Amino acid sequence: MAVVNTVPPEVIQQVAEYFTVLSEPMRLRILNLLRDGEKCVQELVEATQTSQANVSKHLKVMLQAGILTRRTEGTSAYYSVADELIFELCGLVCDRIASRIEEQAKQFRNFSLMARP
Amino acid sequence: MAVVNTVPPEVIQQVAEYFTVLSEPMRLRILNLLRDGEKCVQELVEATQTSQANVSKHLKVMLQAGILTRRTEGTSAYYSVADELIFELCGLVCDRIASRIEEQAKQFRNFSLMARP
DNA sequence: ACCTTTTATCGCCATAAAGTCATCTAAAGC
DNA sequence: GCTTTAGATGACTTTATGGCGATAAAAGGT
Repeated sequence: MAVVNTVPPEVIQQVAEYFTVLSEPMRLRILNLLRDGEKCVQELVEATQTSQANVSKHLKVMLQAGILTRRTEGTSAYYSVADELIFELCGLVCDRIASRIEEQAKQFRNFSLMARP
Repeated sequence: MAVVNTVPPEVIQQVAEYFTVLSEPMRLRILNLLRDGEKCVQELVEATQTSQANVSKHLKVMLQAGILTRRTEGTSAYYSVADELIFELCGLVCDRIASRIEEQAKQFRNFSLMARP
């Protein structure tokens, strides 16, 4: 299909919202914790050292974004990752950041202007 | 290399900041315009229908994030994409959103509860 | 029935950021 | 040198959101 240059506003908006979910450190921390399987709210609270209200809020954001799924068992709510794409995205970004830093290091190494011949 | 579960805060922070750049509709629009080569500020202002100050601000954000490069020619400033990864990321997200919507459509089609036998 | 545990939600505050307007800087042309 | 044009920047307003505390709601155990 042809990718036109005038992208509809709703498409732009939805893509932006998807990235917004991944733009908060606390949410990334939670997602990282959920990488090895589902966890309940309390476990996430203990692991993240933030308030329970805060964890619940972030979980709601990700749930509504379709990134997480929710399962209740008794009084507990277990969350797990529904959209594995986020790990791929994070991996790509991490690699890119790493490459940049390595490139930066090279810049300093190659800066031999003041070095003895 | 082993990917540990306790990710350093600075890493989390940097990844979050990268996604933050992509979480604004206006920036995505500008990036989309820059897909087919460099453009000067004035061209972007005309294409986006926003103020020149606003365009300059967003360009600065992306420049400092290492996503754009800047080249001046006379009184004009030409910007172009330095980090092609963003297109890959946007493509992946768009595909995912499209799949979800298709899946949603299927849900409605399969909901024949009220249909005649 | 009551109390505890777990989660969700509300009200509030502080902060961050997008957008606008006005101003400032720098290069080009006269 | 002055004006014009292009772009950057600072002050300001408005909005969105992260975080906290308190509270509500739901399920289990006593």
